[in-house]
Amino acid sequence: MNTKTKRKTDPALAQARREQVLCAAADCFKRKGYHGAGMAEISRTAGMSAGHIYNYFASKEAIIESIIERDMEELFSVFQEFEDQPGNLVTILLNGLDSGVERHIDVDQGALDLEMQSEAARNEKVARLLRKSDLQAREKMRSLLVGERSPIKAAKAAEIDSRIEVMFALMNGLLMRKILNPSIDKELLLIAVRPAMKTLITPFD
Amino acid sequence: MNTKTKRKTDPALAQARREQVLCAAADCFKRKGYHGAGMAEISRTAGMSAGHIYNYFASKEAIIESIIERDMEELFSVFQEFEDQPGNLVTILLNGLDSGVERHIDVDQGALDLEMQSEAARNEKVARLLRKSDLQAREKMRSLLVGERSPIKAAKAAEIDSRIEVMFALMNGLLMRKILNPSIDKELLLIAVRPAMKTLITPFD
Amino acid sequence: MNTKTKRKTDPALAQARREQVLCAAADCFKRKGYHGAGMAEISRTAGMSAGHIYNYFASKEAIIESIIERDMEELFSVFQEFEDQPGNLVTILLNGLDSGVERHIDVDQGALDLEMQSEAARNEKVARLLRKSDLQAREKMRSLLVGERSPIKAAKAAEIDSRIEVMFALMNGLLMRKILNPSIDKELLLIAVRPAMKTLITPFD
Amino acid sequence: MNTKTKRKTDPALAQARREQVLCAAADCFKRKGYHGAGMAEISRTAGMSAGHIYNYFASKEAIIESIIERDMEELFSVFQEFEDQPGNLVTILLNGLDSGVERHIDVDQGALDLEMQSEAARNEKVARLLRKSDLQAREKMRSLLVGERSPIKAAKAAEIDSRIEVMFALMNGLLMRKILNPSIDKELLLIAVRPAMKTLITPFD
DNA sequence: CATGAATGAGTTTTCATTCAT
DNA sequence: TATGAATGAAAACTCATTCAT
Repeated sequence: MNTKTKRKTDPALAQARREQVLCAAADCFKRKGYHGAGMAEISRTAGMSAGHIYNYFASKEAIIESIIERDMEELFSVFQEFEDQPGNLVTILLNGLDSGVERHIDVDQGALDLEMQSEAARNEKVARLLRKSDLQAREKMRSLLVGERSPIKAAKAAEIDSRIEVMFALMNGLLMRKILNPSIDKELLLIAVRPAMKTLITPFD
Repeated sequence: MNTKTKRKTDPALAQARREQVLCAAADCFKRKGYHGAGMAEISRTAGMSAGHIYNYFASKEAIIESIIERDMEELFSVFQEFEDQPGNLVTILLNGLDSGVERHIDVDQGALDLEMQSEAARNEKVARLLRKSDLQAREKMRSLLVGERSPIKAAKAAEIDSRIEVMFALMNGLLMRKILNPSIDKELLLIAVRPAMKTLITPFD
Repeated sequence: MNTKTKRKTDPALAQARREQVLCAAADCFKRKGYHGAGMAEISRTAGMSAGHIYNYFASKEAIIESIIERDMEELFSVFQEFEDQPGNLVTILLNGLDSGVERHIDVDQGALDLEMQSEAARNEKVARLLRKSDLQAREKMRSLLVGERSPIKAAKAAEIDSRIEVMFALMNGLLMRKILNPSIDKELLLIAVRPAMKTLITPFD
Repeated sequence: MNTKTKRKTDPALAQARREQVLCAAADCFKRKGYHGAGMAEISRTAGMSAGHIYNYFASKEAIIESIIERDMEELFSVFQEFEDQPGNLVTILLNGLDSGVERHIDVDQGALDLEMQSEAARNEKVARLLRKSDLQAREKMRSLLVGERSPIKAAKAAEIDSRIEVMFALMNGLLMRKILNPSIDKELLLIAVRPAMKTLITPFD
């Protein structure tokens, strides 16, 4: 009664169904891994028949690709926040560490990231998507580091690149630490993360 | 005449066979991943029948577990080297970075590590092994950092722990960087890895 | 006002819808084969929903059965033409060969015929329909061959039957030839088809 | 004890298994059609697990391809017989008609032929095999018709080709006749087949 | 009348594992 | 000890058919 609401396919329903599948799949992948989770389990989790999923996704691969794309957008927004904040860059980034570390040691989301990373080593399509996402993140970071507010804006391009790589490596590596040593927590990590990151965003020597 | 060398299982031969399988499997897993490599391929690579492998390993899973154990020993020996070297600890560790970075951005071995890491998120046995290995590595490193030669030997336990976690995170994170950005190389990374590591093994402030 | 033209099923519309489906299905079957064409494609081609087709046909099988029935009527009309033409029977039939050969080496339609034929070998309903159609065709042909204008009207029944069977065999066999040797064309075939058919409609010896 | 009989794969067994599968598959295809017969049924008929079949054939398609190849060799031997027989060609071919007609109205084998023919209309690989087989048959026949003993050895190439095509069409068409009119038998058909074939292997006019 | 979302049994194929020899 | 033939359960995916709207 509210709108036209009747004739033809309802795109809102379709979108809802896609989300349903995406969430269910992400959940299954976290628990069982991409290869370990079958369409049967995903469909059960999503509350719809396996066959029906194929009305929304062309293949199991298409599902993980969609998950990656969804995550990409989220990642992007994190970096946008840094850019939008006023004031001293070092302060901004170091302040961001708190939530950054927290986000990176979330094993639940991390398990999925790891899974995608593993898949990328063997699946070119997945690799391409992940790299695209990563490229955007690096560019965002570079624009911060060479910006007016940056204490290292004068550094050579290679040095900037290296700093970015190592910052990212450090943060991403935290996930593995949490998996291998579940007893660590954010506060403990920050003790050393902060000085290390500071080194990475201020001039060497 | 003395040994007869035939009757009943020769334990040396059995061990050799196990090694054969382990090497073949590691090779296959690197190329195709744990799920991508089949027992058929492994047996072909190992030069023995698929059925026969089951005389030495209870399952495919048991194989990867053995590989992990084998890798543990290797990792252990790397740390032993640091300990055995004379002189200034900072110098030793920074000098070790060169080969350390190189080892950590070997995507072939790394892809397997990643897969094992992923597997750990859901396979308790694998997790336990990996953690045991990691624990040993951390202890080795701690013994270095609190040793006589260490510039931070006076630091609090939590700080030491944090430093170790972050060093490991950084190094392990390099693998992901290499996967997401294959164009990076050791030299580029070392530009920022060195200062960051130096920060992590010298007193803060 | 008189018909109200809406309430309850309009039989004319229903018939039109059936035709729509039949044409679409025949089209799809020619292009993809009976098994290769899905209800989804048929419904798309027919411009109606898949579900709706089931208001007119009980099953996919029912559709092909209807197609067969429709084709039967068409075939029938071909024979009617011969009967209606005046003059010498031999001339009429030989003149008809030109278009007859052409029709029989149309692989698109033919592929469907072949599939129906195959289906007949295991689907009794299809077999019955095809045989009914064939029986009518044979009877039409027999009435021509024993008619006043026929040069073999005096032949024994078995001989007439044999001639009809062989004529039909020859014409139907052309389709297989075209499939196995796509390079042949109507003109080439007519070189030998004409004398062979002439033999079959004139007294032996 | 008889031979070495032990070490390594026994190729005789493998061959036997292949035959087993081929026969079972041919049987199933006759009864249910290529698409209608599932691997499950084939494996049941062959008395081995579905999975095991894949040790001998790469796919279901590979099975039908092997069947075609097997049939090709058989067909070839039929033509060889004609060539090897001494005496008048017309007599030889007309004498061969008896068994030829019989072979062509064997609906059991024929159902399979039809199935393969149908498949060829949609499956290029199958089509290629069938055409290769057919080409050999045509060439064999041509060599007979242009040979020393042939009454039409002087005919133009196109005419020879046409005669061959029509002879083959006629014989292959008999199968369809038998399917559409199961009451016909060899004797009845021969009444008209013989004169028609005679026309096709003697000079026109 | 008409839709298309939803189902579930079915498809071919793969593969870790077992076992007679 | 060693083989590889054999299995069977699972995988991803398809599709004719049903049904609430």
